[in-house]
Amino acid sequence: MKLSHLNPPQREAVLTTDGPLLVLAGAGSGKTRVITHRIAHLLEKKVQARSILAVTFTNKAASEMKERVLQLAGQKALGVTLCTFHAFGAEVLREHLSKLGWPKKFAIVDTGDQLALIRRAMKDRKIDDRAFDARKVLTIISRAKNSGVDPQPKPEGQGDDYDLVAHLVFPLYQLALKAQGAVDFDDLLVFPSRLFTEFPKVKQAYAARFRYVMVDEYQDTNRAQLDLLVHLAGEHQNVCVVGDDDQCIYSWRGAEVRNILDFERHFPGGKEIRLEQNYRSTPVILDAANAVIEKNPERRAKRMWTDTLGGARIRSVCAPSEEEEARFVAQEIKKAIAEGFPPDEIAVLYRVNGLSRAVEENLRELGVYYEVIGGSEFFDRREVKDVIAYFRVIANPKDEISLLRIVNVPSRGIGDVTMERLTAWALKHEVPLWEGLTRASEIEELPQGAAEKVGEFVALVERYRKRFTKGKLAEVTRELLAEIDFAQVARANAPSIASGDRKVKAVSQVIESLEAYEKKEGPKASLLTYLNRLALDMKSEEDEPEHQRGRVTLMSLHGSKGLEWRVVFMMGLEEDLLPHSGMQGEPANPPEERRLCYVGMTRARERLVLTRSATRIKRGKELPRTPSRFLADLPEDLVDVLDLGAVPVGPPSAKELNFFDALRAKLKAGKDSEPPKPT
DNA sequence: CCGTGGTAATTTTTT
DNA sequence: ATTACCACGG
Repeated sequence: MKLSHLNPPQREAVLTTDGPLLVLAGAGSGKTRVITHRIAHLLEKKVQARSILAVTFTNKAASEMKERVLQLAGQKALGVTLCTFHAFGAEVLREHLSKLGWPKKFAIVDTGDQLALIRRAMKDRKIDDRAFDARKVLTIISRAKNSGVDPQPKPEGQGDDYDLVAHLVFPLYQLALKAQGAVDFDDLLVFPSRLFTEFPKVKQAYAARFRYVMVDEYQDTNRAQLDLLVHLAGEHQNVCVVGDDDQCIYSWRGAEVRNILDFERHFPGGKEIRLEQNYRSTPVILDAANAVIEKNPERRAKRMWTDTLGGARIRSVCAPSEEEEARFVAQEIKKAIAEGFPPDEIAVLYRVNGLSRAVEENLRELGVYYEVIGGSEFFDRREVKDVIAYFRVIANPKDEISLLRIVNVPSRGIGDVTMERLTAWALKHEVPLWEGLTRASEIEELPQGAAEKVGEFVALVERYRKRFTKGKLAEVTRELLAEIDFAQVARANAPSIASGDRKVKAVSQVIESLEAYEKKEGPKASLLTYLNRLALDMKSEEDEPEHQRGRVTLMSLHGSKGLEWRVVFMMGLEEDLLPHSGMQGEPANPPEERRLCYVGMTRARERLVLTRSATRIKRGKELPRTPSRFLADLPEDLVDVLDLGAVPVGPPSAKELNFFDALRAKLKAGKDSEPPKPT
């Protein structure tokens, strides 16, 4: 590895291997490069690969970094542990969770399960689940867990009662998780810390193994992550964190910029290195991004600079409709590829994952290969969830949420009444619900017919549980689905042929993903590890397609942090979208939205295109949109503005007028007249 | 206990 | 616009 293509501060960061090190690195200053070179340098110094730990925030960033380290240091880099905080936590728990009273094999619940557990706990506490949004309750619980305290009610009738609800629900929620041998995402961070506190020997083993610890995107760590880091690096203090307070975009998840500002307090006697020279973007892009971020009140004074010159002007494009915005982006991508930009050097970024859809359609039409990162609409499909729930029940009978989900899917005559009775019985005897099912015939409250049907279901699950232990996961799944007639039932329930086809296809994609996992994992493949992996990285495993390289990337602004492309499109630069208006109740966070915009802009090396639409369809209604305030902050001389054509916004159309007239007439005439049919 | 038809609610970002 | 959930009849 050569150090010559690093600038002096970068080199210093790479060579400072021992003791605490804080690298304050602005966008494009070679942050990732410092980490990757540092790893390579350590390996060259004959540090064992297995002693090195590097953590990132997203799976995408982790895999990107893995690739770069591999290029730099070769095969021996394979031994380096390079993963997300959560994946690291899961690894620790896989070894030691039983010490905290959990079963050895545990499941990781997803957000849907979390909400189901919250709702059930609310019911147990006699809290109306319509008066309180389970999502909000979960947010409060999650925030509390991540900051290391139990949810507490507000002192004196301050604010709403959500804190009280969370306080009441939390113990039940945590108990329910334990009862089904599961942990949630937050536990993946919190439990290792607790483990390290309660079992110093375990901690020492990890601290001794991981002599060199590196953290990327340190500005986005929350309390739980900081605790974990302090535990890991407390002994040897060889901890290197890299971050930029201007790129803190996860405060909704409890990220504390303070962590980066207080680094010296947590790891005394360390060194601080600042990287302010930007090597990534043209001065045009950099100046524009700086103009946006400078409007933020609370930030450490810092200005990224570059010694390169020129660069194409930024384009700010307004389309009349979201459809045309997407078409424009797709066409421009095609043009850029024709100009010679490789597809994998082009990205489309947006604030909400929903914006990818229209672009996807247009790219497909134009025959451009693309890859959508994040936004797991696929796993939200009902059929997919059902199949996964089958896996969960088979892998872990104590998973009651999944059990309740599939016990009657497809309909097999086990209805709510039966399940109510079984649940009551299990509760009375203090056994898991599954045990109630296995002993259905002994339960007097259950009619014989119901007990028989339950017995058949139990037999089905147990038969397949045995079969799934013998490998051939995908094959056994196919047989299971055939046995329960999954495809046929899905088709029968579908409103149209096409929709039925989609359902069946989605299910076969699950099997393909399982098959790919099996192939990759070899003989140690198991349903539970497949499920836990799925939970940590909600993208389906794919067989690497031939054109794996050379695909345009579509992802959210959050996902793009730490990555870069020669050409970047940012979509939806509109008020309420970027900056996003917070969910009702939760206030929006304008400074963070601004940072998000800054992060997106600074992903671009050569070309940046900002698009918006004058209208957008929301809840079936077309609404006019106002341009994002961030567009107004761009220096005029750096931007070319393009309007793709105004849309007539004005008085309602004749058609609409007719409709309302008819409606009025109808109301006057009474109920007997025909309702008008607008088209 | 199952299917149907009507009504209500739906929209952040990641692990 | 689409989907989830409820009340009701078979």
